[in-house]
Amino acid sequence: MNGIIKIVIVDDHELFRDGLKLVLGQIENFELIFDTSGGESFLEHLQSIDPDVVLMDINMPGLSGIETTTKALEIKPGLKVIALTMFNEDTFYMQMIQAGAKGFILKKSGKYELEQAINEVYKGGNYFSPEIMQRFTYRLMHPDENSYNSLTEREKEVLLMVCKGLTSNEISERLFISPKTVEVHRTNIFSKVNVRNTAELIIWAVKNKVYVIE
Amino acid sequence: MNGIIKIVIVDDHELFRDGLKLVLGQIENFELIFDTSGGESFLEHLQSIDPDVVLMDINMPGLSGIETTTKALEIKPGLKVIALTMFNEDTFYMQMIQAGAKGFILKKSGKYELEQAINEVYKGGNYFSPEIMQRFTYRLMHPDENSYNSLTEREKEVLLMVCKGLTSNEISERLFISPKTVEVHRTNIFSKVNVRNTAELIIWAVKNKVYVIE
DNA sequence: CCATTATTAAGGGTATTCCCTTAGTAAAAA
DNA sequence: TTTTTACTAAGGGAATACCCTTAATAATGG
Repeated sequence: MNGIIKIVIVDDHELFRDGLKLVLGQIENFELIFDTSGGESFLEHLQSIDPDVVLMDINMPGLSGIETTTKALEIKPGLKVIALTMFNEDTFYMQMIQAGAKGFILKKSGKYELEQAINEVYKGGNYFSPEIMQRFTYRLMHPDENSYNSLTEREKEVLLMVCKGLTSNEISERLFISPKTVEVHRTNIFSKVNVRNTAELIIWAVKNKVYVIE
Repeated sequence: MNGIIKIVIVDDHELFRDGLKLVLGQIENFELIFDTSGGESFLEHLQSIDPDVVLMDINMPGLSGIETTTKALEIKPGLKVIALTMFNEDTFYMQMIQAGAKGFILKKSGKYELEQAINEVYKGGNYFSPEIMQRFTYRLMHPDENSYNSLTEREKEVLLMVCKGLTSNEISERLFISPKTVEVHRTNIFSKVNVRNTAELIIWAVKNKVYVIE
């Protein structure tokens, strides 16, 4: 007989969190033991709580889901993290995996998928939403059409922000680096994917399913 | 004595919908009578159901929240719609108001705000999330400067070329006009659709189905 | 006829992008 | 250990984008 699976939610969307709480409450064997809006408070409480599975939003103000996951796994290496993602956060998938996430589900996924993911990851497996698998496979099938793979992690991060319309200054503030460094990344991205300017970069990103405008 | 407020949810994020369902269930006087993932199915069922308040996601595949709201109000002019929005879907706010939405709440808002919004709109009032009010004020001053339709023919022509990644110089050569004139068009387009730079313009154009990438 | 709008254009200024070079540090790979 | 890669940063410069202003012309609409 399986024991209770202790779950934690880290997500800055309060309404979503409230709802998810209730969804989890409906499933037997699941018990929500803690929920919070930010990575900082999660890490603080990680000492005193002992979750089996953490549902972690990727995009959060302050500590991102990636940073939070990395730090959480330094503290508790056995921790199982499932990333909760919207859809157009392609550039973060790999980073989230490297950070140690064991699963990915979309917020537009259903209750059943959530249940499946939690159970699978709890048992030590992995779970990836079909939609996400689809994107992964696309890249694996088209390795060279996709110079995306040649981008470094930092470049992918900058790429996403450029695609959102942020200027180099704004990006530098968010990444806590010099604007000049951001420009270097920009230029390197341009030459790697072979475009001339920001406009063409966005078009390239959308064409190659690296960025989704929804 | 207040009656029961009959609520409908239209949102393509199933998990969010499931959760919201349960959140609403906790509040007395609220009764969820229908929920669906798309505008099409909502409109089909609108004949047979009689909701007091509709919680409508703005960004949905297929019929958008704006289109759905417009059509729903043609069918039932008294319908009260509250827009549910995720992030900075700035370009849609005015359209949603023009479509007839009576309220706006962010998905990162809390349960209490949701309750307040529903009660307020039910009573015939309006409710706008503080975060949104802030962004609104500008647009309320410039009511009809926000849609594609406000662009002149020449501006639409320039917009298309900008979206293809052409520089002002390149555009001027193709249209046989001065680069300075192209810049004027660019600037005017920016202020009409309320974006800050070319990157944001492309995002706006794709979001508003004004330009399609491949 | 007058007012408004669309289109054109220029001047002038600031901001940003784009492109080049050099260079230090840290981590990973050979 | 040496080499390579990633990330950082700076200086400098040319091009482009961005944001004002003013203004002429032609067409449209009240």
